[in-house]
Amino acid sequence: MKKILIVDDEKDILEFLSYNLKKEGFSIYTASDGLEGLEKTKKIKPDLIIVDLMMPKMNGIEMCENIRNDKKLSNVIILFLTARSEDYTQIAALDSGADDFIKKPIKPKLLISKVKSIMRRFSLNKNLKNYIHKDVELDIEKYSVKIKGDNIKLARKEFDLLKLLINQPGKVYTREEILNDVWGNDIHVVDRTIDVHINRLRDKLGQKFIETIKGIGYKICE
Amino acid sequence: MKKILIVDDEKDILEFLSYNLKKEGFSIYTASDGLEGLEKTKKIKPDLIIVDLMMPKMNGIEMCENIRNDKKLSNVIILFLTARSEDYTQIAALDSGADDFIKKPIKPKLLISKVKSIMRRFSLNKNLKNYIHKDVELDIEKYSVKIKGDNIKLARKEFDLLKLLINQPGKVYTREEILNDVWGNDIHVVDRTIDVHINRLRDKLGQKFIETIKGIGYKICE
DNA sequence: TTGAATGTAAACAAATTGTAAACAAATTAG
DNA sequence: CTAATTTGTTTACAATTTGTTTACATTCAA
Repeated sequence: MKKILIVDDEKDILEFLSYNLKKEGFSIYTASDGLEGLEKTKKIKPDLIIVDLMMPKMNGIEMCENIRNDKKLSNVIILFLTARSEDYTQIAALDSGADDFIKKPIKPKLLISKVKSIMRRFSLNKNLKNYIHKDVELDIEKYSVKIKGDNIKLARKEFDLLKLLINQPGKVYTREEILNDVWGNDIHVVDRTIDVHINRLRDKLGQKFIETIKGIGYKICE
Repeated sequence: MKKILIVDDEKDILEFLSYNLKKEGFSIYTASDGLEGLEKTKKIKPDLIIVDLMMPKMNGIEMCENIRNDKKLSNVIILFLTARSEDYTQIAALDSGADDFIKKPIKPKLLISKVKSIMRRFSLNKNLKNYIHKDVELDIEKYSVKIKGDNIKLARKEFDLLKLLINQPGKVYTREEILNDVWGNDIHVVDRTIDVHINRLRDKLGQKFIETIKGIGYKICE
């Protein structure tokens, strides 16, 4: 039976979640702050953790980072409980290793379907995602890109760059963001290198797919 | 400094919360019913609102819904104060747009840690705000400006300048303020440069959008 | 009415990006 | 293992956009 650990400082929410998930046949464990959550994670090795972002002692992100840094625990699925108006993509950008998010206030039906679907997805295969925008289709697992169904060949850096930009079409990515994401923090290349790769992407994807925001960076046209 | 608006009909609670949050360096504003709260929200544009669920005139939920329906205010964080006896199941059913809940009786430590932690989370995406005023819509993340839904192109300085002014339509920004904010403290340009950029903004946004206050500066018409 | 402040066009300066080409590094094929 | 090929990076220079200043016209308030 699948084990779920719920970590929240509010007793109400713990009870609410426990009740709804028990009903679905999961075995439920609870903790009321990040520290306790971390300990129980190590002891119980749950399949999934639901954790509030905001907590005293150790907040959800810290706890998440701690878990992700422990190789033995790295396979656990983590769901964040977030305040309603927080931006998912931003939270994702923190890269603390969360797998998905549940917005407050929590609706039982949605919660359960989300938990089940993510369990199913992860039991099949870990994070493989495809992106489709306009005529461009990107398959992370196959490392392939299609335009109007036709395969085209991208070099690795070109692929990584496109993968970043296509994450959020319309959002402007600064050169700094791009460097951090595609090259990594500690690798140093001249930032004009980005322009060259953008140029090559444009040659392959068409000139109008990527837009320049002068003085800021690049974005994919919506 | 972060602004917090507290809305409650009980004077005791207002004082209690004010005292504890002021100590932490927030600027505190108060209102004693939902109507007043809504008005002050529009005027002050707080970063966070703490509002009692039960109040005369307009209750917390109505106020919350009003705020969420106003695009200009949609970025504010809302925390509900709830009575001890209200259980999460009921609150979950509400879905009026609150970000989180604080239960009475309020424990200062918990309150402060909760407020700080949520502020921290949100300040991470503080520059991802959108501004809407009249026909003009400004999306920071996308670095795009729309008039009546149509995209227009602004140069960087024009964008920054508009971003500043639209922050508080109606407020007059002096040349000094503008120079400090858009150009920075240590960059020196002749202040007539501002006029040129204002002029270009007017060309693009329409002549009536920005008003000159002779001898003082510029503002966006309300 | 008058003078200071602002509007505005034009000229110029500076910054940014596009792009081709050269070279270096990594990968693949033989 | 070596050569061939592909990929990644840097550089230089052209093209373009953006930013600043200036000069003169116009406006507004005292």
